[in-house]
Amino acid sequence: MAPPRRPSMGRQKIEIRRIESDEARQVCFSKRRAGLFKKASELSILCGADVAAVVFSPAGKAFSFGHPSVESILDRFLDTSPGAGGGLSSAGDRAVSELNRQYGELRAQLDAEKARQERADETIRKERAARSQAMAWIDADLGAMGHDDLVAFWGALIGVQAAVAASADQLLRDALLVGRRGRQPAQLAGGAAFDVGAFGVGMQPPPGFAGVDLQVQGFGGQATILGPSF
Amino acid sequence: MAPPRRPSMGRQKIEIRRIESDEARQVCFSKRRAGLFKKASELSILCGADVAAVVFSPAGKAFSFGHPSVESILDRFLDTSPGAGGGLSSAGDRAVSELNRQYGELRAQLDAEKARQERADETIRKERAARSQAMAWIDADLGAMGHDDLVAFWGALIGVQAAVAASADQLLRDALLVGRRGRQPAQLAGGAAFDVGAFGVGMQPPPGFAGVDLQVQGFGGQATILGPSF
DNA sequence: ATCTATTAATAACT
DNA sequence: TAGTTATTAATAGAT
Repeated sequence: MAPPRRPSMGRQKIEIRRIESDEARQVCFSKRRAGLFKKASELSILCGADVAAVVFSPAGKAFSFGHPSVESILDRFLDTSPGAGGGLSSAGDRAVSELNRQYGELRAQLDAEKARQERADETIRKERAARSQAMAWIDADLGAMGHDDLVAFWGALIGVQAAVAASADQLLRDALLVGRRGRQPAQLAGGAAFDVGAFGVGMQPPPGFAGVDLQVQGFGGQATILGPSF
Repeated sequence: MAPPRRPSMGRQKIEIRRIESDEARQVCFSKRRAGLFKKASELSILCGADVAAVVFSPAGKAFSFGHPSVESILDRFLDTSPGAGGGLSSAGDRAVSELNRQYGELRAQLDAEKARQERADETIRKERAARSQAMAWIDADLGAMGHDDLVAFWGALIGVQAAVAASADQLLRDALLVGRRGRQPAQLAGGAAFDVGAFGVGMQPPPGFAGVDLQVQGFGGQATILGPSF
């Protein structure tokens, strides 16, 4: 067996020294600049601090972050009140400050959205995990199962199946094109939107059925029933 | 043996919002200020960028980092000589432009998040609806069903499961965005259409039928079985 | 301030 | 440029 190659080496440890490759340096600059601004933003929000960060790319392009505004922080730090340029500086401050405010607001929204998304994903993950567990039950020794057990098992499978019914919808559209000749194994609750008989029809060779068949010592006949009829 | 209590809960996830506790906020400020300056330093070294960061504690105390020096960066950014308007305006323009760019970027991210959220919600909604449907089926007269019918039906369900495995694969993609590592379910097209092993990874051992048996008596019990486990 | 379990950031690759 | 994954780095909570 060939060693299953990792899809990625993942992050590697790097020394903090100038990156020689122009391209790699540019990529790193973009990523870390964003990371720095994010950190600055978090610091200002978490701790109510006023923070400004100014970055010049090697090419000389300026980037900045500031809360409440870059200029206000810098002016405050430099403790410089330019007697001459007050008006202009003030106007720019207001504009930048407003932009920064909107920026912070948006970022907060995004964080909230991501949190919600994570909850939703978790819900889905749990439900799917449960489904997986139910699927694992298939490994149970069916041959040893009594009638009641089969009934119970069957009920569980219905639940499992139903849980994924939604996603099956699309696939089933295709499967159903094949037409129907399968038997109706049982009468379901009246007008069940989910006609198992229909599902069975046109299915490809019952997947995993061979294995199942082997397990069902006493039910070899089932293979015959299920195989050809599908 | 007493349960070996963890020496620490380790890092916990926190929301990015103002820390209420004065003490905790102060501690966080110190740690993150150091972290911010470290990041700024790394950025300047790795990428040869000129970086300055200025932070005012809530108490008004100033901290700063700069490479090659705070003042040089700030002066360059402000590019302001009291009295000359051109440079200032230009610097401000760049800053505003950059802010606008970041703002747009963030908004795009937010939109993407919302779209994904909607898909997730829809997925959950459908799966839950399907489960309700399953609950209804449980009312079917299973007890009256013959053994052969049960087995046949069961086989049909397995087939359905296999059929939806493929779509599960598709749907799992989203969920896996959050998931650390997980195998993807086998493709239906392949040989083993239904890789129970894959689905069952990490699952607990087959639940056995003890519990099921108890539940099956009236058969309304399926709800109990499926409900909590989901 | 120190110590870990965790989360967050990100280097390498696609 | 944008997305993925495997790791390293940062840090929340407890001492």
